Amino acid sequence: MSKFRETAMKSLSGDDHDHGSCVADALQRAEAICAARGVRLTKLRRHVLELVWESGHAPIGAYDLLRRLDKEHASAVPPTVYRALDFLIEQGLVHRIESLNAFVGCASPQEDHVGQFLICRNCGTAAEMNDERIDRAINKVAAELGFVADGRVVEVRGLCPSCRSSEA
Amino acid sequence: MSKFRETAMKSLSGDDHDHGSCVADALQRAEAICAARGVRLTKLRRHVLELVWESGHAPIGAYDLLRRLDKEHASAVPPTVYRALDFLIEQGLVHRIESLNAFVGCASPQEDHVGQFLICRNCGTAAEMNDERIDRAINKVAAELGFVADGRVVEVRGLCPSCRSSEA
DNA sequence: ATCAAGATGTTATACTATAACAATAGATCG
DNA sequence: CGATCTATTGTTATAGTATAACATCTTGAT
Repeated sequence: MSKFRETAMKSLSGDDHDHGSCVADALQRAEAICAARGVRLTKLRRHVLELVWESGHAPIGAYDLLRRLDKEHASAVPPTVYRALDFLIEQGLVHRIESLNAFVGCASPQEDHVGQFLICRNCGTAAEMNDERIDRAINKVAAELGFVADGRVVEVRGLCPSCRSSEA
Repeated sequence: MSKFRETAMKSLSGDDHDHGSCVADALQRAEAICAARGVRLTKLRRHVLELVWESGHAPIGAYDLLRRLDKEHASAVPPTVYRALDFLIEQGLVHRIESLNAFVGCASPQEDHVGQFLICRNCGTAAEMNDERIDRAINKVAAELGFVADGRVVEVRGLCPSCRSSEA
């Protein structure tokens, strides 16, 4: 099974993973990626990234981040968090969920991809699919219509496996 | 060729269609649909729908609608237009484009579907694809992950045929 | 005519995002 | 080292999007 799928399943499968190490891993990967690219993961940016991940796998809004941020960062205001998010998104470390106006840590920041998300309407978890079959289907239809696609937003709402079984 | 595809191509192909009759058709279909369902397409709702369609095939924001609305409707305020939009979306006459916070007339309100859009970043046109292949691909991947999908947001950004040729 | 439900009016406010300019910190080069 | 240039952060103000809550009016059913 691909790495994407593993991660997606992990984040969809409820609380059976060690989220602490999940956050730590994400931060460590981010450090490595930024170092390799020669861009600066400053304390502020790192902090915002950490808060995004600490939200679990549920997307979190900019103003929620702001409220959490200024516990340790008195001068934080909207531009503070939006600028950090802009950087993190540019570097592929965070995705924006358009249908929620919220942000979530990227499960596989090494790989160039657009996000495709399954979003549970019960627990709020957003899992990345990033499946090539979806991408191919979209590209094919777009091409048939003479459309040259660049960006894509794929956000599917529904019930994740664990919420489905606990509801049933 | 399917109706969806025809419409998508039409709206992607620039100004070579009679948009006046396009708007008139949409309003007439809306009247028929609402009558058949026993819901009320009031003057206000009809007016908002008309304004949505008059934007061409480019999504238009709620506050732009508001500005146009209150030329003939002095008491219009945000709830006025949002409530009309809520109704129109419920009836499948209008789609919301999540990545733009904007609204566009539905090309085929008879058929139950979720919107899949191609959005030109040059001319702003949003064309509905509503292709089953994309839907199937999404459902398949979701099902593999144990996810039960209901809502879907598929919004593809890029260059439409006419903008592509005029840029080239 | 009365009543209930739906639609609209009205006021206020919450939430999301960016513009514009000032100050500071880090890197680079002499 | 110190000057200088650029990236980052600070700061203030404001733009843009959306909804809550309650009042009033319209419509259709009985």
